[in-house]
Amino acid sequence: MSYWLFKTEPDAFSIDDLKNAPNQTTLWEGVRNYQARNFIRDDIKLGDQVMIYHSSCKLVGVVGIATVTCEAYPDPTQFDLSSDYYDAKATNDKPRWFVVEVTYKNHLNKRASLKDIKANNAITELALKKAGRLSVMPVTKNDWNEIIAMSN
DNA sequence: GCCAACGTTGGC
DNA sequence: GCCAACGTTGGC
Repeated sequence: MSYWLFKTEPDAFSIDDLKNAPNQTTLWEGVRNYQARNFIRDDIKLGDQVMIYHSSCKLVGVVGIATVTCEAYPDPTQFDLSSDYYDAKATNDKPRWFVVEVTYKNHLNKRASLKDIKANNAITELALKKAGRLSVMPVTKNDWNEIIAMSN
């Protein structure tokens, strides 16, 4: 089992939106970065654990946990003319973008803020700590455990 | 709202 | 295939 971190802007889709979604499940749509796409398409497996991170908001940080409940399939929004995520270069035969489905598991007792994550020297690998705009990133078991420990 | 970082595009 | 220009992300 692998660990991941997904960023989301809570104004658009928050951990609470996930909790309140039908079956507490959503397609993680709209990822339009190739590195993130490759993780989604190739590496994220059923049962993997996902930290939900709120970005571009007052309280940035990891707020909860979700579980991968469906592996990659083409992101339907790339074919949807009315979607912000529409991509004219994507075809059914050659989709460019993929989604996985995640299901709500729990909120963290205490949000693990970006500030605290950056200040925690035991968190060594997490891409969040470096500059980067990656919206889907792997998390090592060590870093995962550190963040969980911070949130209790 | 600012701006640094960085990914993407397109001319050559 | 280089690289400048441009657009977007995302913290503050």
